[in-house]
Amino acid sequence: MTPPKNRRTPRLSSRKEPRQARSTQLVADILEAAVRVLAREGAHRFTTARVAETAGISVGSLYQYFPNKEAILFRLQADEWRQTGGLLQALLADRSMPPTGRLHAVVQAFFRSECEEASLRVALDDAAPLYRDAPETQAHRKAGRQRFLQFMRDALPAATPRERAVAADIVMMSMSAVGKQVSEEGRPPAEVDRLASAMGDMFAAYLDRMRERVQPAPKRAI
Amino acid sequence: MTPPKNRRTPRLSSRKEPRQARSTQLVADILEAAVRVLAREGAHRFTTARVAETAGISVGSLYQYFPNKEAILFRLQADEWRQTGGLLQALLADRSMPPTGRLHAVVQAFFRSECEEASLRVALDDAAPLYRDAPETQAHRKAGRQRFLQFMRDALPAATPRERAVAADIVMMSMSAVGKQVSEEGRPPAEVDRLASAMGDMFAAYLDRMRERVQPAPKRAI
Amino acid sequence: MTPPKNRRTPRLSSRKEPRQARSTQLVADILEAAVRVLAREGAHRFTTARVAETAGISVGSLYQYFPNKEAILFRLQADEWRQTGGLLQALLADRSMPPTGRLHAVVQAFFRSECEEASLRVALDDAAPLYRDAPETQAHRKAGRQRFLQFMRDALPAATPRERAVAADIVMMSMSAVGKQVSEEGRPPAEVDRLASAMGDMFAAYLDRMRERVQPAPKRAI
Amino acid sequence: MTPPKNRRTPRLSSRKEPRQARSTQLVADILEAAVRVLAREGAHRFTTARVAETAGISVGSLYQYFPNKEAILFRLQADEWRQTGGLLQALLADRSMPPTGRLHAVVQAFFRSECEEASLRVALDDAAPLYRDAPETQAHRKAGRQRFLQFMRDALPAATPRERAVAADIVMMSMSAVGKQVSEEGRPPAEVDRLASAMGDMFAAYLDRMRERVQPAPKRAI
DNA sequence: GATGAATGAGCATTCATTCAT
DNA sequence: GATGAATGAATGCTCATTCAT
Repeated sequence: MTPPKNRRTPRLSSRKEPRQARSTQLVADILEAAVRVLAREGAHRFTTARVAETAGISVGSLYQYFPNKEAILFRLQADEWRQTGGLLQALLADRSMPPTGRLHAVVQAFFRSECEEASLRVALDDAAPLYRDAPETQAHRKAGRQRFLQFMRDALPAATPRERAVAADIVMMSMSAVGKQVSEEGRPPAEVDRLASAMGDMFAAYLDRMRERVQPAPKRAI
Repeated sequence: MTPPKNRRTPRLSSRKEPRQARSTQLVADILEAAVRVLAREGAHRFTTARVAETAGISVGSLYQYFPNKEAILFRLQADEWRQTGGLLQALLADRSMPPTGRLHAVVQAFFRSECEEASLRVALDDAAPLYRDAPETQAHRKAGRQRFLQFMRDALPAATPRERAVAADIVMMSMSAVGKQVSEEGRPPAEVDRLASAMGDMFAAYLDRMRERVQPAPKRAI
Repeated sequence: MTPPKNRRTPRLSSRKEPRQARSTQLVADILEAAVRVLAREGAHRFTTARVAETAGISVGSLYQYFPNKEAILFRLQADEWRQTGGLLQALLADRSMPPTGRLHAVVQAFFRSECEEASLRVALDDAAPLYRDAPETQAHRKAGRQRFLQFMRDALPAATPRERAVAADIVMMSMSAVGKQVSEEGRPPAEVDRLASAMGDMFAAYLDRMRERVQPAPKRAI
Repeated sequence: MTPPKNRRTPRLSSRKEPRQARSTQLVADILEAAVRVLAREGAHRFTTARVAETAGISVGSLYQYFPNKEAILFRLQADEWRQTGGLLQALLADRSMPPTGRLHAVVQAFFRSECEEASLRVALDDAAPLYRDAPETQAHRKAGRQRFLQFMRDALPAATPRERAVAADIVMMSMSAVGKQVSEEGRPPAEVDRLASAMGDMFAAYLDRMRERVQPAPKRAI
């Protein structure tokens, strides 16, 4: 993909690391306000002025903590990623469950989490072009991949690294993309769970099949 | 999902049906110019003025054929959908191949098609908020679902309608979402094919598993 | 009143006098379409394109009979004036009735006529700036004044020309301005008649008073 | 009166209440510039850009104090109304004069006030369609009616409420409409005064006549 | 005569960001 | 540090009028 020309890739990290309680609180206020603006007005009405007003501060103050509009959105997304990432990590690495069980759990947790505050997530998604090319975004994707890669080492111990990489990619991308889509469509919770379950089944079938292929499976797999 | 307020859903269909050669050519010119603007400048610099200038016509003329900016983008997307839709339809309904074979073919074809003109597709995607809620977009999604539903009747003849619906949903959404993601990431063709193949395997494993469940499969499945 | 500078006073008379039946019909069609556009969309959406489309002809043809947009509006207004003018003339000059009776009749007729197709009249009024300064408009006003002046000769035979002129002005302007206002407010017919009646009374009282003043009124004045 | 469709009734009140001297000054500058633009170019060339430029500020600043173009015009008109309203109120309620005397004074004052800055008034009038339907406009009309209704209680104490309402309507509408017309025609001051005087006479004759009707007036009225 | 495509200046409004106070 | 007024480029869209066919 040739990236379009005139696309500036602005600084997204915070202008200053807020160490003092006051600053931390201010950043939190801004982010909370941003969430409200996004959910209330949609991505295309998300403006710094509105965020500042909602946060009860001045635009000037807002710009003291975020270098530009994109940075706010990115921070929101990053926090989101951090949370979800932690959740997925915990589930994927939980050796008390068999791999397929973990997958089921992960998909269900992810779908449910995506469907919370759906309108916010849709808005964040609409704003994605603003931060898509940021290095932090890439880092997030990489971290996700790592998590699934690690999981595949548990789930497909006999597979080659490349096989595992492909499986990790497929599972991760399917889950995240479909989760996003499901949240966007605003389906009812019961249906979301049904889809999550089906997707878990699909992943399980896929892993089983891979295991069969790799280790001829004298009697049966799993 | 509570929809954000101020989102208007404007008319997207063409202002006049161009019957004469001249008009048809003009519309084609506009669309071609739109593609170039989109690919060259990205969705966020896609303006009617730029499109008109690129097409070598006046804004006024542009507005004679498209009621608004969204309509141009939507038309681009619709043409895209029409093409891909036809392709998928042909493959999914091709009874000369077994269902799993068709799935493999479909995924590969879809991924490849998505990776052509990737930057255009990304830009179109970024513009999706502008036409997402249009009835035409819903119609497209519905048509896609129908195609896969029909396919599932071939592939899972013994399953209940609901099972088939869920399977169709999962497969369709996974494929389209991952295809989009893959195209966005700009992976090399070889890798794309590898992913397509893996995804085909995953779908195949899933359908096989469903068939086993449904018809206890005295001897073997498929 | 110093007239604003940049106000062009364009030609308002028809580009060609249509003598042939065909042309006459065309002009009639255009005018009828104009009325419909005006009433349907309001003055600020009155465009030549819309009129042409509503008339089922091309813009080009429209411009063959009217030099510009203003001319159409002016023509509408002029026709209107012609009609109402005839009506008023007939009533004001009707010697079979006493002057005050005529005034009552005139006011009632005028108010009723103003209230027909009120939305058209309002729209025409909104468009007045476009033709206000045209000589034809002045001519119309002058004709109206003449009519009332003539009437005053009947009603106030003993008054001086200047007194009559003032009385004519006052009566004419009150009637036309209030009529316009009443139509704009969309009052119910019964109320309109009541107002007309009251205004007729007012005019009658005024004329009586003037007569008393002028001819010392044998017994008592006032 | 069927109102035309697509007429939006936008917010007209100021975007922020200017408390600080600076802001107040800015608003004043904008209004003054607006007056100049209106008088200089006419209503149809009244644009926010021109106002801002004339005021020596940026469009953005203008929009910080007025939500839209209409609001500026409306504010001008409202200020106007406020002034004239106060004047009329004072005269109409002045019990040191007999009712007919007050009417004469009111008409003269109103006509004179209308003829000041006539070209501005005409322009404001031309712009009326932009704010005609606003609730504030209705409120103004209502206040005016109240003033005259109150006056009629003094002038026609024995009349029924309905009679008074009709008389108030007739007098108010005649005066305001004719005043507007007179100002628009740009007549010389002497003539304006003559008309005012005649109109005052007419109103006086009307009220006298009503009084006679109501209380058979044993000897003579007033 | 008729057509209707083409023009392009013009307009209202928004918004990210700065900087004097 | 905080404020918020000021900026002005940018955008989507309209419409009167012309003129080649």
